[in-house]
Amino acid sequence: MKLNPEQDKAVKHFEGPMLIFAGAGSGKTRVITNRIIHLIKNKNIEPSKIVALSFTNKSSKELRERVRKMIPSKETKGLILSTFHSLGLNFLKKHIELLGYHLNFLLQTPSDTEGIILDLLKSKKIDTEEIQIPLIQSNISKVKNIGQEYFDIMQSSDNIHFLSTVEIYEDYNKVMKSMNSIDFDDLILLPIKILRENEEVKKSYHKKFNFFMVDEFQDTNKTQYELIKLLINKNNNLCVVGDDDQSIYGFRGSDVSLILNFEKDFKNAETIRLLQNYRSNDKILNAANSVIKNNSGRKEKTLWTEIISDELPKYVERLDEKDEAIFLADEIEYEMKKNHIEGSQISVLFRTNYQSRPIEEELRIRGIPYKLIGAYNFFDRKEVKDLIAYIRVVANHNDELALLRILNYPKRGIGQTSISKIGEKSFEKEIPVFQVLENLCHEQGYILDIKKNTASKIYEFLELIQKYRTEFFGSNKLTETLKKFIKDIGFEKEFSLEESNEKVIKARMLNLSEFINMMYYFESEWDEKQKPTLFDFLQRLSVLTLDEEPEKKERDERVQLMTMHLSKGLEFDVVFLIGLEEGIIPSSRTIDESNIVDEERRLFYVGMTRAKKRLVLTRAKERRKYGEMYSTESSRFISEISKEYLNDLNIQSPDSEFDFLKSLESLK
DNA sequence: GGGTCACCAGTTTTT
DNA sequence: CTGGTGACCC
Repeated sequence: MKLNPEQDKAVKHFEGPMLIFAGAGSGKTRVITNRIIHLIKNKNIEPSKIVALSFTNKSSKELRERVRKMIPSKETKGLILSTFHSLGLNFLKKHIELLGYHLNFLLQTPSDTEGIILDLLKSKKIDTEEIQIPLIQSNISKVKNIGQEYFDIMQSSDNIHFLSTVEIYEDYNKVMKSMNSIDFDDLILLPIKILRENEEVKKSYHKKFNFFMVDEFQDTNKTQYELIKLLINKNNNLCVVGDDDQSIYGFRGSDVSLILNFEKDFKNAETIRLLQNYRSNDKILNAANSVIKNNSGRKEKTLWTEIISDELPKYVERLDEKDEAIFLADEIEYEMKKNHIEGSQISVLFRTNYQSRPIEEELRIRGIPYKLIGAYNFFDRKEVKDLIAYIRVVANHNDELALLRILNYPKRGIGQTSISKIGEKSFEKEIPVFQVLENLCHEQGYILDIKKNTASKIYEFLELIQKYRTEFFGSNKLTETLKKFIKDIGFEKEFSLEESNEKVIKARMLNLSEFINMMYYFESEWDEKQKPTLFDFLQRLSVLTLDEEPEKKERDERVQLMTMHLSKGLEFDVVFLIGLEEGIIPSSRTIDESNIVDEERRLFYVGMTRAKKRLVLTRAKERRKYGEMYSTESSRFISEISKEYLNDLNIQSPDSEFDFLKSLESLK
């Protein structure tokens, strides 16, 4: 397909700043990929001088695939296509020592840092009863992403979460550093610090990179923007692409004003607007337009399309979430069998992750293959967390969170009393816990009145860790070592002690072997001569999700299940938006603040505009919550869709009945 | 030291 | 309905 004049202009734009306002489905990704290829092929720019950034793993992967399809990979060697966070990670792998961290730093996920925060709160004598750790974490994250400004707001508030955050903020960073650990926000923040403080490093990057592109710019936050501004050289070759109507990460500090003010920041910026939609048919697009126009403070624009259809998006209400799932599965089967739509071209989008469960169940019953795209569910499995904790301790004796997690798992007779004694000793003498354990075993006169039996168990534990430390770092085969490690730890034995159901034991073991596969894939990506270490693996683990599967199937029969957030940037022939109820979308937490409801509306808009040919909206009239049934109300966004663009199958009118009969006819 | 059981609080969205 | 926590007993 040929580029339209505006797209062409964007692709050919060479040097200097550029802002591309790109509506949903306006060929944004095409422009970016074409521009990259144009730079390489026509302008003879070294691929390694080009950096294209996006916000989620999902969209950067998408970009990578699109580029791969258009140009042989040897011609893009060195091209950087990544998320902000993995760019930060790679940067820190080279320079973090400048800040006094060791090069083998560890990246801690929020669930890892919970324990640290809890300890700090306790040590400050803060009553942890009414404190929600995730709120503290999100406050810390906001300080890191927004800066002093936010710190001041918290300081002058009487909100208990704010005050506690202020109280522990400094110590939190200290503790993290003493563990040689960083969190997600540090992936952006620390590189900024290094670039600001080290002119030499900054210069080297100005030489190294010359062209930057930022996809989904509306989701960028201040810190990320700051990082970009430090990285670009005086040529200001920065091209940003975004759409204010698709800004859906406000809760993470993303800042729409960045895109709205870009032209002020870069006075000579060229601005291009892409308003023709190439994805959806007119009915879907008009329905979406009629919703988004209810938002205040947006840049007025109306997308248009040349694709005409006579089929309206339809809206279906079902009894409960189970019934909704049944309807969905019926429709999906119909699409696949009768319309011959490939599974991967069908997607089910929901507001919150827990909504996927009934759908998964129903699809599994019918044997419809699906792929659940979501970040954490796999890593949240207890056995996977435990295994990772083992790996962490092997990699780093001083990862105390991990150490405490596994010290008595599988149960080896090191009980709470002993653990407390060890903890006290460590605190009192200011020696790491691991050291205390070692002393306990090797040195005489260092007995904390711990029973001989316990001490010998501790010794066995240390032996195990030591053995695998040698194995992992001594050999070149991470995966092989991991398999042995799992056996030696004795997971299977422990599982059968905990659980009599054979199937559950199998399932847990299967999760572990899934983890083994993951490590195998990871390992096989590396060159023969430069094998990855355990540290490389751990660092990657925290940034990546499980959907890194190297084998690319030619055809993917799996229906795609994901949150509306993750669907951004993607497109499907058929899209189902489910659970369209007040309290879900817009989420009950946001319902009274209009600016946040606007964000929910954008989210809904993003969901709608994923559809190419068919859009189906559903809702359950009753829904189970905490095990009890509640009746629901239809989402306000449904009623915002202008009537002429919605086939509401729940209104009993002669017309819709006729449609219904007609559709029965066509089935026969 | 470890197992059992009653009680309770919790589901936004991502790196 | 879940998963996590803490009291209580062997």
